[in-house]
Amino acid sequence: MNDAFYQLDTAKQNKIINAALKEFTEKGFEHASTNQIVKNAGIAKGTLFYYFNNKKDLYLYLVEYCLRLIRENFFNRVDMTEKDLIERWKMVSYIKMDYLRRFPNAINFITRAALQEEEHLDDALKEKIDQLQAEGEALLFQDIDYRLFRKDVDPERAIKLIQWVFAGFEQELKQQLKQLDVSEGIDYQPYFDEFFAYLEMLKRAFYASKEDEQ
Amino acid sequence: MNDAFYQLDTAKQNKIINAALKEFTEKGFEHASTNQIVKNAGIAKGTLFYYFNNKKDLYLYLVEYCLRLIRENFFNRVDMTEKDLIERWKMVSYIKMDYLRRFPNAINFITRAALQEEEHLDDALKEKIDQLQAEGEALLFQDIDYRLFRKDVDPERAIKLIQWVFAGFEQELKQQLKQLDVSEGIDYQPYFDEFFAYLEMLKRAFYASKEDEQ
DNA sequence: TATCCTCTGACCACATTGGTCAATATATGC
DNA sequence: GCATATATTGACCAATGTGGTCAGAGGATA
Repeated sequence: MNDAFYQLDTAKQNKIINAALKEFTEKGFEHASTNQIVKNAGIAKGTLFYYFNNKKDLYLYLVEYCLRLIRENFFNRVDMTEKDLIERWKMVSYIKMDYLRRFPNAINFITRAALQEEEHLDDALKEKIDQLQAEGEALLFQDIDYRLFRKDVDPERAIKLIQWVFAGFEQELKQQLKQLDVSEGIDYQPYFDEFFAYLEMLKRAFYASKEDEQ
Repeated sequence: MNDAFYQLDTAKQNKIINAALKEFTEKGFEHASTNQIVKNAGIAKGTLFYYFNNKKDLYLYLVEYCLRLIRENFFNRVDMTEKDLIERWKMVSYIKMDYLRRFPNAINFITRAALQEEEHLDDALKEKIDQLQAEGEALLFQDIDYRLFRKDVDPERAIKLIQWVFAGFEQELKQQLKQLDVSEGIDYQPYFDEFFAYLEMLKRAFYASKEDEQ
């Protein structure tokens, strides 16, 4: 893209980026409309093509942008010294929800770009997305202490089950937050506190109790 | 729609219906293309508008069609005498997956029609969709014997957690089946057998054991 | 005043839209 | 076999939308 885009104040940059992310996420590359994007961004048609040479360049820029954003504001915040799987995932969930509130479009955009193999992506970019996905896996599973699980439960199954519970909670939280007006200060804490009760149930079911330790 | 459409052999009817469902589900009413539909259905443009007067009539017919289909091939098959929540849900899951294999488009179509409030639906139809949703809820919760739960677990939380596990399993199953080629005879049983192991874990965690009964 | 960079929106050729309709192909009745 | 009725076609329509261009306006700096 043009250098001029970098010179813009961040607010205007973000307005354009978000308008484009939204349009591409909803309609996909092919059916996304540059007319719609400029309308939502509040700029003239020519301006968009002044910043970005064409539709494809804009799309590719957005991919790179989202990759950076997800790393900086999500992945890099996770503390990998936490060895307890449920505690680690609790933290990841927390950070992820905060990230989703601040940048609601980026993850959905990358997800769509990743799964429906858009031919618009050259292989290099595809590989970068795969790389990101691998990093995400690592956040969840690296340096986990599996000895916390009771000896009589299959940890693989337990983990999968726990994963489904987290996914269910996150989806429900997203749903509920969408209903509220986005008027600034939403406090997740009550939702998470409620969720922690579920996690305690899971710990009781799958973790070795203190008395069992030797 | 025209009487002529009813006179068609079922195969041709289905080809048209499925082409239309797919297009509307992917693009929404506004951006769905009748050109695309007739191409996928293998009929001429004029034929579609001979059967259905216009795009909107086609859409409304599809809504009614799906409502009937879901009732007849999904809801009506559930045996409501099963009082054990997990067993009931196991059965619903089973029927649902079979339904999804046979009619992959109908549920997605109705879901999209229901949530993104399409103004193309008159209020009467919207109400019918809500009605269906309520019937779906009843399948899950009516006549359940909550005494099966352990006295020291909050059944409301346990149910929500179980719901998340079912949702996770169903999504994962759908994902895996999409990968396989659709060459006829897919056997769910192994997947479900694996899943039943998870459900046994849940029963052990949340249901009162036989010894506890009085 | 002249030279830059930023930004605009009317404009372009082209594709696609939902929908029509005269012409044809097919089925039915006699 | 002929006539009537029904089913199906696809070229065609005006209208709208597409990605992209470009002459020029606006504002800042020199």
